[in-house]
Amino acid sequence: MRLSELSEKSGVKTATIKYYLREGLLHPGRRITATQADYDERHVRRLRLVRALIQVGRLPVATAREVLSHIDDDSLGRTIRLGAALWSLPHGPDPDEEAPETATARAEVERLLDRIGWATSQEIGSLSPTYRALVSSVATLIRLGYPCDIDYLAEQAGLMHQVAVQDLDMMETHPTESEQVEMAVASAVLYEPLLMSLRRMAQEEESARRYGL
Amino acid sequence: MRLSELSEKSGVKTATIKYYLREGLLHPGRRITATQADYDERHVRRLRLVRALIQVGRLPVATAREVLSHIDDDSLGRTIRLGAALWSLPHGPDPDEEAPETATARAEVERLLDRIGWATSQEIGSLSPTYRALVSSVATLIRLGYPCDIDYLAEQAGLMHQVAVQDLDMMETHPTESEQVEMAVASAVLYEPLLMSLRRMAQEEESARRYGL
DNA sequence: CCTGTTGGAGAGTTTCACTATCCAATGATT
DNA sequence: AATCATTGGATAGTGAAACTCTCCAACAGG
Repeated sequence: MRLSELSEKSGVKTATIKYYLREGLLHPGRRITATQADYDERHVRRLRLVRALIQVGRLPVATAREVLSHIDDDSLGRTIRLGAALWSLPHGPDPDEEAPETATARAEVERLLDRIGWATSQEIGSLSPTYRALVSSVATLIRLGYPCDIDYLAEQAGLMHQVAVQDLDMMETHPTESEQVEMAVASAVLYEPLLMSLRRMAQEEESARRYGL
Repeated sequence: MRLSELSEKSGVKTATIKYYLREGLLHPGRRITATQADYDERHVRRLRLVRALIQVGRLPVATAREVLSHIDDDSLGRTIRLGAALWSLPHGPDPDEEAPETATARAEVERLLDRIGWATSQEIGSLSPTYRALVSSVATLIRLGYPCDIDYLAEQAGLMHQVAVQDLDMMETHPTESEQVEMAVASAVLYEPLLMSLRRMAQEEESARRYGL
């Protein structure tokens, strides 16, 4: 398959494909001659994943490249590999260490994690981008004066844990490690908007139930 | 309070505040003279909300303006007003009507909503951006060949409903309608990343529990 | 052999969110 | 009252990001 065919099949312009090739998001095709390369189905699939990451997940190109490199890298163990891929994903801005509410937020998060008994978080979590993102989110809430009730967060965390159990169950249905890692990335990037859509619909549903239209 | 004071209090440069004024995200201050205006606490608060929408929620300026206009508009009933504000929020790309998987996705979503018995969705939902976003998400999953199990989605939807109940309970703690609508917007924009952080932490936690480190 | 296409490289374009510069009017200080 | 920084407003410029265009030599097909 040549570049123009790849473009047709994927619905992505050749110029854009060239750009992705240049940026290393897409593996170069098998070189046939000095001026021609051969692409296959894997390129089509990869291209779609790239588009999903960039357009649906809104990842910057550089971040997408990093995530993809972890999907490709089979030299690591599953958990590390999964973590590496997930940790490359955007988590919002890092907490501003100088802001006074960051300290408050950190304390709140500690209390929360302590309450719900998540062990991982306290051991390796303070280095994890996820943890930092959580602190950052809480700090933002505090800074803007929005309530950040620990009981509410604990309830939500419990529900999110149930969600995560479902997620991992689904991941386990995939045979290979590569697929599981890719699934985890997809779960983070593609299922997040889906879940949030469900949340908003549930809010509308519940609002109608309580207050009518 | 003058522009420079507003800038100090909010931590936003005067040039940026001027830009927001120009773009209609911030109400103009009370004009004192031909060259001076007076701002108050509401401007500080509004400015923080704007920053939250744009920086945390990554809304385009035009979208933020639209959302804010719904928060300001007290001519509508609560549910409609809430819906209007939430519906202005970004939901990802609209589903591509021409793509074959959109039809499949729509059918899947119908089955799902039927299964979990969300009435609102089926009556007014097909017009709602949230519904369209859901269809778009599902279509993307299908197009990329990721599984989209209806049992899994139904489970997740049930959990999201529990989340929404918590959300509305929290909203009800606010006295005025304006505050409730603002809270709903904040909930969508600020709590979403927080929830997703919790989900990822829960995934890491559960992964460690199942497979060790 | 000739014409059109291909892959590759670099420069150019667009969009967006700011940001810097000017300007006349003003307020604050001397 | 004289001076001088500041203010609000308008306009143009900046920087990053994601493409997109242009050009070119090397082919491939007829």
